[in-house]
Amino acid sequence: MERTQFDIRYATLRRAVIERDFAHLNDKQKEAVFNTEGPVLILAGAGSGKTTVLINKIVNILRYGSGVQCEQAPFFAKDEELRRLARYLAEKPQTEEELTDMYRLCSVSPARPWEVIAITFTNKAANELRERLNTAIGAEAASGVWAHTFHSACLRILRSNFDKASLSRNFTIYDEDDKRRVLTESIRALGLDEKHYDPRAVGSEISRAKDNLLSPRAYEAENGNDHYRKTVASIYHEYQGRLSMSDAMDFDDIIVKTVELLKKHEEVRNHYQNQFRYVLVDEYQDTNYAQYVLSSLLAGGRRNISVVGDDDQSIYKFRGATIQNILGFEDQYPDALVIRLEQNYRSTSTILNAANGVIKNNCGRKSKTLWTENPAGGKITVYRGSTQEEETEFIASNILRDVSEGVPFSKHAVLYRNNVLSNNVEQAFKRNGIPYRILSGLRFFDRAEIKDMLANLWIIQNPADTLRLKRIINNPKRNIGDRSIEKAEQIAHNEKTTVFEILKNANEYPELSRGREQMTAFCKMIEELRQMEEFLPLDELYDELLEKSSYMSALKIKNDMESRARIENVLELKSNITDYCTRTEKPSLNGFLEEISLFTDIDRYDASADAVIMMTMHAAKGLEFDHVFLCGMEEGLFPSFRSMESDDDIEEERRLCYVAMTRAKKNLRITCADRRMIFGQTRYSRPSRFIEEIPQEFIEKFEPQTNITENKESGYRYKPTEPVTLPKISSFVTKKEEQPSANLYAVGEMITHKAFGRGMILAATPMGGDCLLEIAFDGVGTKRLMAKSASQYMKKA
DNA sequence: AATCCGGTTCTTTTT
DNA sequence: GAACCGGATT
Repeated sequence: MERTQFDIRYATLRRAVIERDFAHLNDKQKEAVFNTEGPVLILAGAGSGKTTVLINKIVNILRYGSGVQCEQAPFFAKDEELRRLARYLAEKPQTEEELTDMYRLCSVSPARPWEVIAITFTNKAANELRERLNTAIGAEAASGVWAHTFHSACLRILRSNFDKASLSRNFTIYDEDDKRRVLTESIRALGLDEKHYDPRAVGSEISRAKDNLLSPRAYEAENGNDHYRKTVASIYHEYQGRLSMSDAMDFDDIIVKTVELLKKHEEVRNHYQNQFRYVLVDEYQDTNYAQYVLSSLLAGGRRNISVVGDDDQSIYKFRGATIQNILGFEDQYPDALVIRLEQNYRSTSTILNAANGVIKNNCGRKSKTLWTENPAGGKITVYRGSTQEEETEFIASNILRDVSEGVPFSKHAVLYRNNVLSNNVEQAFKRNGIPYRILSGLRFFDRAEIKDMLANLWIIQNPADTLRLKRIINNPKRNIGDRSIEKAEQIAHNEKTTVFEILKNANEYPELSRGREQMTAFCKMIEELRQMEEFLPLDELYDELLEKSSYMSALKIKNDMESRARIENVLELKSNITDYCTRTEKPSLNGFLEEISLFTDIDRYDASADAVIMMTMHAAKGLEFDHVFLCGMEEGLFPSFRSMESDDDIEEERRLCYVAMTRAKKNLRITCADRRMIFGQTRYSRPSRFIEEIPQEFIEKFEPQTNITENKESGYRYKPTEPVTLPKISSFVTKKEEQPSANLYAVGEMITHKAFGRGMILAATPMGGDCLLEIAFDGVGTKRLMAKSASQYMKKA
């Protein structure tokens, strides 16, 4: 088609209107948002507005389609339309009708919501996407967009095509723990020694195989010469057999089966390739081979694929992520548009330059230099203590100083390489009465009683699930012992049916005479619940389950501390179910179990509580905090001993360091200790090489003062932080609220503290619902503590 | 079937 | 130092 003068004027106006709609973006971000057609690689540095770009791109696709890129006027356009468009540009549309009219005049084949799929790695990212789409384009359109994690998107596809994916309707999902158990069973069943074939090592080897889309047979063919791997291949084979007997899939299978489905069934592939006009993938640097194949398949129709990632933030190689996907994107799509987002909106320039200085030491990256218009901010503090106690006391006293200056606890995060370091920090926080929250550790859904109840629900959904069946069959006690189950398993194996079927018909097998009444009773209970599931709402079904399984009554009879806590947890699971039912359109047992199995503890992170947040550096990815502490920055811990042998591993550690540093918005403090107790031994180490890699001009160093090192009495040898004048008690906090422990202490009073000994209260400042005390301890010096939480360590002298 | 003891192990872990 | 697992013991 010829471009006319009219077309050119129209396209110019249209572009101006659309540009105005996205005026809050910078030029690079706009480029990423406007180029909807064809493959686009967006290299987005830390804090460069990656999520913003993703969301705006979707909004653009839904609102204007390929609007900006289209050079033609719409077919219906006459001079009248052109004039209207010009008017809308001169003055913004006021009424709803005018706005709709403007969108119509500018849009060129806009996508419908379900034609867009945006894939993320975490539920948190997917939820954030959904929420921000909600505000941008309204709930109705937003809910149509496929904003999912890789796993939930795949489950959605698998559920609608379970027959073609050779799955049963009610397939079960095994988590990492279930996986390990099945692996142990498999290893034993093959008569192998667990010492030689560690289930964890074998499990990750199998995961890597699945990441690379290798079936047991293909894996064996590739590794036939290696004795160990040959055995792993047979375990892999056995393991898959057991999964399929239980109608179960592990996390890796969710991706693998979807890829298989799309590869094998042309009509399914065509369906999704037609449906998804636009495919967007977040955190592309962390995709593995299978996920790469999957996204390529989904985008295979129109090749409108946008991937967002940062090769410098790839920290999951050990889980099979391959940086090759992002590095090779241009080879895969030679016509790809590459856009670099290099302006950072998060950190001070000091922090950013320091992080740049570190990551610069890595080879094999896409060249990219982040810059910022943000102010320089303060220098990065590097504190070197002689012991871990000094280190953590430094962190605690720094936080208290910030708090006394009006910064809430919740603006602080402590990040560490390794979970064991959290103990020390935790102790220091307890001593100093600092409220804190640890992310990771024991998850709610990992608690035994929760897993028990979920296992029950899984069985109702899919009685073939032998692993879960074994978990609950004798819990609460039904006098069905391991031996009886072993026999039942044997029979099931011989008759090629499920254990549940055998137990149901226990009367027919003389071997099972021992517990046959209990067995049939149990199966009858499950079958009744299965029938109820058809018509009962989910939360009522759960009540029935608690009742019929006597799980609750067994706990009530025990009635000790632990059982009471368990009852609470079991009830909390109920509120989870109720919550799920209210916010889901068509609640189902299926849907609930699926959601739960893809849930992680980061999803429970509640940013509203005023507490310091502690987590591993890995867990911090994608988050940001005003004040960040990186602790345990020592050779051997970070970078870890294990990574020191290979350059590749050191580079991954360095990327992790880069990720950790760039979490900080305003202030970054790095700490280490010369000597620490770890794994029951005292170890001495040098400060991390990564500290050395930070250009010195961005750093202010604090080291223990050697001249007071001999002060045995106190044990604390670092230079105390500068005395700070506490803010005056301001009028708005003086309103008398019931603060029992907070008001217990008066200025001038003497107290004793478990850790610090005798001291006198110098000042008491009400703060939030608590009170900040400044106490002069004998020998130890002046400390600031929060009254409420420190009171358990303190009493009046 | 439950409990105790002793030996072993100890990165990170979006789903 | 602690947590977890497996085998042996009651």
